[in-house]
Amino acid sequence: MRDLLKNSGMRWTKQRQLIYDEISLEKGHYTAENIRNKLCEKNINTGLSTIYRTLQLLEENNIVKRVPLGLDTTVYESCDKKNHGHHHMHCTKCGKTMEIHVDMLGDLEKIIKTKYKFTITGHTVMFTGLCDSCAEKKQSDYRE
Amino acid sequence: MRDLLKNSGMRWTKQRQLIYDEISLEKGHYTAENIRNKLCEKNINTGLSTIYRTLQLLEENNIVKRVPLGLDTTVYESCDKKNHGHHHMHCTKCGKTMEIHVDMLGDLEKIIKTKYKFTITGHTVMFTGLCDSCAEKKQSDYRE
DNA sequence: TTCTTATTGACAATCATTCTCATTAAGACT
DNA sequence: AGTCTTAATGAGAATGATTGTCAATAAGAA
Repeated sequence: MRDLLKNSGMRWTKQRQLIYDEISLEKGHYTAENIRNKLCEKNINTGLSTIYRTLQLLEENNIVKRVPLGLDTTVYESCDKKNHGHHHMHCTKCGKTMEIHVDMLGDLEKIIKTKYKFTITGHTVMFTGLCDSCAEKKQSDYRE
Repeated sequence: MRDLLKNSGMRWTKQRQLIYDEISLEKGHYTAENIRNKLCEKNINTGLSTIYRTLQLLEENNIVKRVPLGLDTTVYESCDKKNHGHHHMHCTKCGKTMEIHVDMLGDLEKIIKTKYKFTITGHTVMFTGLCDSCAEKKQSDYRE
């Protein structure tokens, strides 16, 4: 990555390193704000613009993936090799985002290509609903 | 619908009728702006707030479905009976949205329920890329 | 160390959507 | 049809996520 930037006349800065670390070291789904806060906790004040710009840069280089969670949230996750071809569940109560490690889109993609002649460059598969623990809570909250 | 509203002390207004018509009569994918413009062409000035409010109302009553198209667009489509369980392709060049009438999510949903104990209330399946004609154009534009 | 210029960060700008609130008009009752 | 209550409307302000601007900063080549 560092070299890739250099070759395009770009610079590998402290901020880029930090944002990269934040996403890669501990895997998860982060919003731009999330990352800002995590850096803030380490007493590193970083402008939101920088975070968005860096995330864009990392996305263009397939280091991170932007994941729009349906209606209003957008998170970013690292493009780990082992982390490939999964989908997402988003709990509308606690806001947690979980991964579905079952890939059943191969066949669907083939159909899209042949039947509709559509050139796929990206996809979003997202289930909204209630996670295990929220579903339980909801049950007991029922008549409150 | 009209009766449903009445029973909850709500009113079936000219605007609600018009917006409902706009979405139901000619099936397609409309943004809030789209609908406003269509009404404007018919010399009916309608506030955007009203459109958003009405779309929300219609969504709550399963008359229309809100479809977030990944990164930045949101469209609405009618919940026709025959129009059930399809997914979307969104061309990033011309902005057209098309439907995929192949449902292969049944199995995936079963797995989600049993393996992850997640209660599904909604889903978004969306492919971005290039539609047939844009892919052709792109080819010829290649060295311009 | 110096120097060029890519990058940063504070803040303004944008854009879709939601909120506010004075005005309008459903529709129930006469 | 006319009155009356109050839900709904529309203009414009407010919000919140993201992007743009630009003077100040700091990579990294020489």
